[in-house]
Amino acid sequence: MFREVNTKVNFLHLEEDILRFWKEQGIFNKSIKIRERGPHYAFYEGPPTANGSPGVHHVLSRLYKDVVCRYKTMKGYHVPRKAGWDTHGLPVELEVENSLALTSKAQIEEYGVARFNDHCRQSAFKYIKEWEAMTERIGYWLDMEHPYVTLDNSYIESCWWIIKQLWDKGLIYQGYKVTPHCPRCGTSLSSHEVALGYDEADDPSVWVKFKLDLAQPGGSETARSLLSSTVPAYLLAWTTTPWTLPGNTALALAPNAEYVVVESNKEYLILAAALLSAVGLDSYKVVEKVIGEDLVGVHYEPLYSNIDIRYVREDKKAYRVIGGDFVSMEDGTGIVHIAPAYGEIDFEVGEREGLPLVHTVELNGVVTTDLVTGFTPKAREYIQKSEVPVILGPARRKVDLPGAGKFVKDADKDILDDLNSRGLLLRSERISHTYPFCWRCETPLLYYAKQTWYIRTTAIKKRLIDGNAEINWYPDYIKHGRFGDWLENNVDWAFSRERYWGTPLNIWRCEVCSTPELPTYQCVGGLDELRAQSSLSDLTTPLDLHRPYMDEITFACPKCGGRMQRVPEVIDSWFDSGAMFVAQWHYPFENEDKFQQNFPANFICEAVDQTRGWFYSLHAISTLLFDRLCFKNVICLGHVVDAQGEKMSKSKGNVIDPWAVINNYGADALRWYMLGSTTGEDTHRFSTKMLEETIRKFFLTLWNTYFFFTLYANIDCFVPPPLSADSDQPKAFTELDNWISSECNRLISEVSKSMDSYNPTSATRRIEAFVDNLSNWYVRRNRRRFWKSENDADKLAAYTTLHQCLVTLAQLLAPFVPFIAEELYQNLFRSVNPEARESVHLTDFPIADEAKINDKLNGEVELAMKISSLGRAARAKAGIKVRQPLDRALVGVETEGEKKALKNLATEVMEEINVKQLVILSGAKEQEEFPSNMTDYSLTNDAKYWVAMRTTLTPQLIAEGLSRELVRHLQNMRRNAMFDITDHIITYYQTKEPSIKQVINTFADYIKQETLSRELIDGLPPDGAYSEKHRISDSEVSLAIEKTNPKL
RNA sequence: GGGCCAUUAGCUCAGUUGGUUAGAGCACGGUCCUGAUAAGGCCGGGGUCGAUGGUUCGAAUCCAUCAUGGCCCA
Repeated sequence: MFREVNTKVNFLHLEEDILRFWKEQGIFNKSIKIRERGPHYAFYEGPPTANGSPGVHHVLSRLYKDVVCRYKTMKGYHVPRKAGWDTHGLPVELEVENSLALTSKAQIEEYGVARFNDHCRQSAFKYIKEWEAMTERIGYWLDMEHPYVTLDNSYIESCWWIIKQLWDKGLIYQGYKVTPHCPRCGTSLSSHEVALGYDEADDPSVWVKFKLDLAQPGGSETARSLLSSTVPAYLLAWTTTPWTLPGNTALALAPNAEYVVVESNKEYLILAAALLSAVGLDSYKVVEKVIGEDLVGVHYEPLYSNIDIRYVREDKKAYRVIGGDFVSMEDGTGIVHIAPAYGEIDFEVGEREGLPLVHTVELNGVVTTDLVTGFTPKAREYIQKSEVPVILGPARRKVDLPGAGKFVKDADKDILDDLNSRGLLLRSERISHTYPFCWRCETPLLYYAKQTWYIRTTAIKKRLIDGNAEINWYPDYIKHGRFGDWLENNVDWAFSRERYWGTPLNIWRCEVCSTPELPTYQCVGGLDELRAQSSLSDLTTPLDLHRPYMDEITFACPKCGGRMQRVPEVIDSWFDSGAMFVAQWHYPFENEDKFQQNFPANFICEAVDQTRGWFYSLHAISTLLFDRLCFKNVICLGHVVDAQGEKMSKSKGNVIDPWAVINNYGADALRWYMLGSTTGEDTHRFSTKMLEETIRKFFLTLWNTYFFFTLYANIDCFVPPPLSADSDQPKAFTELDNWISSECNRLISEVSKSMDSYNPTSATRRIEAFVDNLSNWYVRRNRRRFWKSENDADKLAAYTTLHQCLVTLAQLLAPFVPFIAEELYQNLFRSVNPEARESVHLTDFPIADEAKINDKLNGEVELAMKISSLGRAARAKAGIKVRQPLDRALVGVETEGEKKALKNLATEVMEEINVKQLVILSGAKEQEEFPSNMTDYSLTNDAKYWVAMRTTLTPQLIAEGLSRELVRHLQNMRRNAMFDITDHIITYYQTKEPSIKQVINTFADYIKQETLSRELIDGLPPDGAYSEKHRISDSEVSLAIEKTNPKL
């Protein structure tokens, strides 16, 4: 006997029971343990950032990971799944800053870094708890008892080891990076924060004149001869940030564009021809025309001659014209002012051209009098390596700049007044445009070149690209698209942060023998190495490798014996997570075997934003360290947005709490909906309305098929054949049995194929289609076989077939909807097979029996369905209900093969459309012969087939129709009276219409059989019988039913 | 500003290498069927396949440009 199934299922209780069962029996651990001898399948969990409660948009990637890992496990692979938590970084700090009402770095330091970081640690653990609860409830099997946590000392030590390896290879250097900097908070902002703070700003819009200096070499002969007149010539540039002008070291123009020289007030002005009218100079006389590249190399006079800047090389002087593909012809003058210290493009150009960096502004945003000239990393490298003398001026010097001592936005006016007084300002206006502000304090952000630590990823760029070619991306276009492009445009990784809560950068600097050009650094790659340093200050107990404790660790400089102090930076938390393939095992300090076994990963999966995040940091670190791939297969998912297509964000208030969904609909429903509704890589619209539809459409259909089976199987005491080998019991499989078996095996094969190509969406959609076929064709067409009274071979065949389909379904569904799959398996299979595996998740994924796949038969049944559908349409057209039998249908098909197929399944079609005779005509010849007097027929067709139903009703047909009408009423009454489906009854009827009495007499056997009536009595029912009055064929009929003694 | 993806019925989505009349589900109206079904069948309304060009005998499909949305990066 199967456990009785309730037709009204409560998925929430079901899931909670199964969660308990898994937990109590340790099914997850068993599922891994029993596969220990199987091939290893390495999976890496991308660590969620523990800085907020999980939303429903976080569920998606966890589902995909779970589905793939469960599938591989059932396929026989050994798939350990170590959880991981990303605990460092600015998001955690911001959360804590908010809770402590701290608003700047100064305040954090005042509050105390130790206390601050302690809060960060607590905050991370608080959210980890929430994530764990969600993970467990959605059925994501993950080893959360042994997670890797990025804040652990062991994890940090592994990161240090990696950094040391790179240090030793010369892949780490210190350089500049232009970052959006808040001068009030004293820190860089992440791009995400910058995006929060864009606003309309009213800024200067000025056209500045740079005087050509032909005394210096450079530029084409053409240009030089054209401009070597006595009239002074100026390059015209446009900017909205006058405060960056003292930092100018170059002008950029488009080499292929046409430039013109116009005459104005005995001066020549040079600008792009295309922008002449936009600048308002189209009324001026054009003296010359020249192509941009002819001007490249020409020098001009600095706006501030008192800035005596330093050059790297004689041939790489500043204040010259350079070519750039970034120069726009949309606005400005076609000549772009370059200040490498204050813009990202400016900086890149400066680096490429060897331009010096001139800082005229302090980090607090105040124009300085104490000028600092720096070098880009490449220039610095050149200085350090070169034996050729370089021109080096003083690093610092006092200068007198306009607006000195003022905040840059206030200094703008002084700078413009100064330029104007010297005749270097063509025009000055105001402009309203969007500009980034600090989202916390509304201070305008400054793009500012700051010292930053870099990893020289460009050194391995080719290996990164080569390695990418070996990775299987799902979807594949990411490989050459987003990820490939990113690698092609690789720049060195700026991996240091001037923050508090992160892995401290393990580089120490000598306070004594360091010079600005040649600092003395030492990188320490582990705790033992640290302890081995001479004159080491005490390590804290208990050991905490975070700030501020690590800031206090000093030791003696190996070069001069001076005191070495750690640099203040922490490392990018992307480095933390990208190091997980090493650091999760505390490799190389321990777990060599586990590291080797799990490297590289067979599978990882995250959302598309990780292409430049975790996917990249894994790939980069792995290539840097070992010159090897880090992962072989990667699913890259789209984002989850709300039902309106809007991004989920706290500020919009459209974030959906996964608990609200799970507590309403259950985890399986959420899983199936998220997996099936949208292809993985597409943007997922989340709508509870659609989720509800999923439940109705898929879960209830499946559940009712399951309910139907157990209901009748229990009545008939059906016992499925033993686990192995076909039983000897005689079975009489019908065409439809063979058909659904064929479909079932085809399903196995297709689901496996989809999953082998990492496509759960197509797998779930295929299963949905199968369940629909199973319920709405197989079960519906075969109901009679289940409820008929004889326990014969035919019935056994039906039970065996349906049982087999349901058990197979349970296994196929297991990776996707693990709860309901477990329910089906436990009740339908394990309960009757003592030797069965304890859980569906411990079974082997089904393997298709190719011999049972019959494509021909599948096509034939499809044809029968199509013809039935056309037949029903023909009836509807004529307004004849299906209950009314008709005597004849003509069917037109195309081929002889189709005719034969349809003949095979004629009984099914005839029953389905309730017709006595089916005449099948194939091909044009036969169809020509069919009767021309089609007036008696109702015809429907599609492109290939047609069906014509003869609508003529004989008294005999009408009587039969009436009998079915009666049966239907009686069946409904049985249900209304809450009779059990096995109850036998006595039926009473009263009517004045003799023809109805006649029908009852003629079809008495049929009515009795269908309604389990022992007798049909013409007369008054006894008291207590259930009765209803009906109108049948315009006559009133009183019907009543009464249970007989069931034991008779 | 650059890159990637998407755009097909009111909504959610299919649509294979270009090939008869572009499909399904939901929703809506009508109707039928039901002794598993909270289901199902049938009919109906509802589409310039985002727009414009191009290639082709033929384009939802291939190419170009543009628009809108999403994401990533500036």
